Amino acid sequence: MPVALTTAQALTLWHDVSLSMVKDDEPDLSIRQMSILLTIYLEAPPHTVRGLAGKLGVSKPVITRALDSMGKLELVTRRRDEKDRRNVLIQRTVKGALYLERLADTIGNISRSI
Amino acid sequence: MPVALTTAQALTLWHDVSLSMVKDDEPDLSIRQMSILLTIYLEAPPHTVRGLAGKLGVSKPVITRALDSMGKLELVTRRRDEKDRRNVLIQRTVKGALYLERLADTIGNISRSI
DNA sequence: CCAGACTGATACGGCTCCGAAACGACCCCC
DNA sequence: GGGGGTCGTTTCGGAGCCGTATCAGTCTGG
Repeated sequence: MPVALTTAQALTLWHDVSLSMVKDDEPDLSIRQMSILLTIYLEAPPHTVRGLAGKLGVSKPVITRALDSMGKLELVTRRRDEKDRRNVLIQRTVKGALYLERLADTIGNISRSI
Repeated sequence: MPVALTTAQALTLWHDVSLSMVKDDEPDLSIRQMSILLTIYLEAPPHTVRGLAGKLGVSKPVITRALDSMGKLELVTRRRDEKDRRNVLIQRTVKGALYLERLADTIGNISRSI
């Protein structure tokens, strides 16, 4: 189902959503953190550090550090892969799901008002 | 003209656009910087430091610093207000307009493919 | 003409993030 | 069972941003 945003609509949407993210008192996630979080919740598991690094085109430490900070916020969790203990599996959390649900609501509401 | 994104569409759109921003080799703007830039280009001038700080709900130094960094990238310019020399007027640049034009294209293309 | 209000900029200490390199833990297979 | 490769993590110096407090320049009203 195509959405077909015009140039002005696209920028207005991005502006209003960014503004609402800045103005609420949640800790701002960086664009990289947001990309990681959305990838974890939208794409099929399993998710590994290396896989995410490849998908985003960034280095592994970037992923490790982003998981550290988002783990402190309880947006994601890490667990060792028992099949191959070198791997770390990144998992979703209730808080993370709620966070993205609210984000989707924000985007949806703003898109309807444009 | 309502856009009416579903939850999954909203998150997919945000995911794909964020991902494309991470993957291109431009320096990532923070969410605050992006909000400032979009405000300058979407809302009617004049734009002052104090006005932007109020609009975003942040302190004045945040605006000054964001204008410093985006000024280095030539996305915005500053000029003294000759009517009231206490004020600084923030102005658009060609590079800034092109940057946002490409962003709008990205959002538009992705929205059409969802 | 000058005290006080108001502007944007700056100093400071602290926190986060970055990229590159090195690290320990682990698996596989000869 | 041991060497080579693959994990994710850590370390290091450097850079950017934060909030608070303070600054110098400018305006305005008595």
